[in-house]
Amino acid sequence: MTNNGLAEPRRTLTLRDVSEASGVSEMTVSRVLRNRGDVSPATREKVLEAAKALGYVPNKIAGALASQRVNLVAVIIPSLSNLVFPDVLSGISAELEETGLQPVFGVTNYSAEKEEAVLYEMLSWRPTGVIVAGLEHTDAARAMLENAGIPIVEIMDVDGTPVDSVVGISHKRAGLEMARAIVKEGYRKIGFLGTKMPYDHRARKRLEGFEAGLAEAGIELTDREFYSGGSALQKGREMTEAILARNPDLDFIYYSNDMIGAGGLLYCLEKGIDVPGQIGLAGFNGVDLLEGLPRKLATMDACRHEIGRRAAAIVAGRSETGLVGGERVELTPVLEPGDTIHRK
Amino acid sequence: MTNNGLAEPRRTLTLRDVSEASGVSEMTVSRVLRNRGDVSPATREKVLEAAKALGYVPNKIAGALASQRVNLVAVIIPSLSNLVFPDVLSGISAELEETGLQPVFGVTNYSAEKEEAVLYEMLSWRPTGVIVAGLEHTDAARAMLENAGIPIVEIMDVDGTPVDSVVGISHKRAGLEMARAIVKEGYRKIGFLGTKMPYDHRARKRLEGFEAGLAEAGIELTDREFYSGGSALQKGREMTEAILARNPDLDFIYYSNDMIGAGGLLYCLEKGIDVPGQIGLAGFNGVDLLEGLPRKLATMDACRHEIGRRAAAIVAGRSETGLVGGERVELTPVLEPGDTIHRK
DNA sequence: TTGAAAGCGCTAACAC
DNA sequence: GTGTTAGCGCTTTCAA
Repeated sequence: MTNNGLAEPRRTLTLRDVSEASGVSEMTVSRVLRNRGDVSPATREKVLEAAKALGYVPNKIAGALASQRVNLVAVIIPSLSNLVFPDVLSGISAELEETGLQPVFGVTNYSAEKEEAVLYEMLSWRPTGVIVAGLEHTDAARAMLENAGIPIVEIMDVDGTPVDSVVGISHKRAGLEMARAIVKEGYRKIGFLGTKMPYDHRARKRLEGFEAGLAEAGIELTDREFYSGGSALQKGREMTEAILARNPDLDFIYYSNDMIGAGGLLYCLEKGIDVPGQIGLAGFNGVDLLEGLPRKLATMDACRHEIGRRAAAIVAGRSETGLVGGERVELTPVLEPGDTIHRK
Repeated sequence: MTNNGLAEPRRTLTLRDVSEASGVSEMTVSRVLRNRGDVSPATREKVLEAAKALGYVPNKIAGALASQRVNLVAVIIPSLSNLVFPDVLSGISAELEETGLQPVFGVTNYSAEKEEAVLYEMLSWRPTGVIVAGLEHTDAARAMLENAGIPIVEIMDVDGTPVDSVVGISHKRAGLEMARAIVKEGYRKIGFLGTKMPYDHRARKRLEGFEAGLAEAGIELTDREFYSGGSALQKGREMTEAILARNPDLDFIYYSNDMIGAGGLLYCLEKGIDVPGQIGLAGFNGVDLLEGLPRKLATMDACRHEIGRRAAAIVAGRSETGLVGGERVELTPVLEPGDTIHRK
């Protein structure tokens, strides 16, 4: 840290310093710095000059306490390494861009207890609103959300009972429709490879919907396997090898995300397995990171950016619906069949 | 938002409410809630019970103003979609876990102006410290950092003059060593494919170091191309095809990141090009997301998690070096040759 | 258009 | 071990 060459001990500047430097009252300085109320151009000029010369940075802590307004939106997500969330966050940032609101991110690592702790921490900063992934919370977390007195938007998932507003897709339905599409193509011996369940409610719901969809055609899932940790691409490879070893006659694998699906696809291509003739494959998310694979994996877009955008709009009070609270926005993911699902 | 079935207008609770509910002074309530000072177990119990029953959430804004202490660490990075940064953030989170400090993230989209704005916004919350990616800032941003009076840690890169502390690797050296390794393997007609430069200083520095390394052996870069936007895997494919079309005798391609490198690798394998016999490939970052490719791409680990961890340690005052400020931590990335660089 | 007074909800410092 | 007092640096409100 440099000390600017000065010997005086450093103190952070206050409005008072700007006031003294410019010969204008603190109140007027405050008005200028916030663009509030009428201030004569001359005064305005003087103040801005002084503030800039001093390098004054306002203290939002004091400002927030006095005004009872905080321009922060708490955003709580399970993970950053899951490719899904950066997209959601970018949707949120984009929508908030011009509103003066600022997103603040917290990560729970898929733990309900951690979520509760993060939520408590964030609420103690009295944000303008909360955007939180998922509908499953501890009782205490739910109570905090209900009592916060600010807009709460639960995102990603609509299968459940929201605290206030909700923006997402039905993962049950996503699984269901994938099952129907697969059955229609004639696949019958079907396996599922996914993430370890208890922590990933949305993947669980997709699987439930998927099994329900198969059941409609009188089909039962032939085999399934779950993983946690490790490189997703690698896991996709390994699990695909394992499930095919156990079930040589499998004709379809549904993956709980695109990354493990991509691993499976690469494995099959290497082994010379005919995709989608001998075996069909599908993932979930519509991760565009994966465009550029030798073959395009069938998937279903999770509407990540749009979910973030709509959720932020609700918090910002710019929601398209015009409702005040308790909104329900269900987006519809579309099947992207790619090259791994249609039999010729 | 539910209203709990009560008709009274909702007001957020204060210490005073807990004080009245428990029959204990505000000050003692405050002590209990912060685990500060001696409080008798009986009083303690009463207070915690009342706080819990009411659903009291402390107001950190008021607390921070009164105590002049804020448990926030500002973390400023260029992007979330670049796979590099989630790893850095997880290193920061991990190190901060037990310190009571909380990271708050801001994103600049590789724009120096946006960085300046984000920095101003964050400094106005008077964080305990700042961790910011890169050494290149606007003059105003640099001035703010110098005058903030808190620990500043610039990360990722050590090639330049830091404001205060710095934790990173030398991208110049990374490029240089990659060049030496390649030359040693006998490659001579070498191309570079990378991100559009002006926004990505670290990629630029790697290229500079790389060219310097080639120059040591009297070699000049045969061709180069830059991209921006789009799916990295796809871009890697397309650019590889293009550069090989222009230079059929190219025997090595150095990519500015692993994702486009992976795209190039997939392209070459599909075309039946002998890698690394006919052509060698290398990327940068050591992204473990890519483990599971048909062949392991040569790369150099960017020490992302460790950079985050060390930077956070400095802000938290737990740095291993014991210095107070102005630390310089240069980590050494190691070449991971993988399968795409050694000629038999 | 500008200024003065009061207070946001909490904690430091000191008294008891 | 517990309470009292005086602010933290701003903005609200109201007066000039």
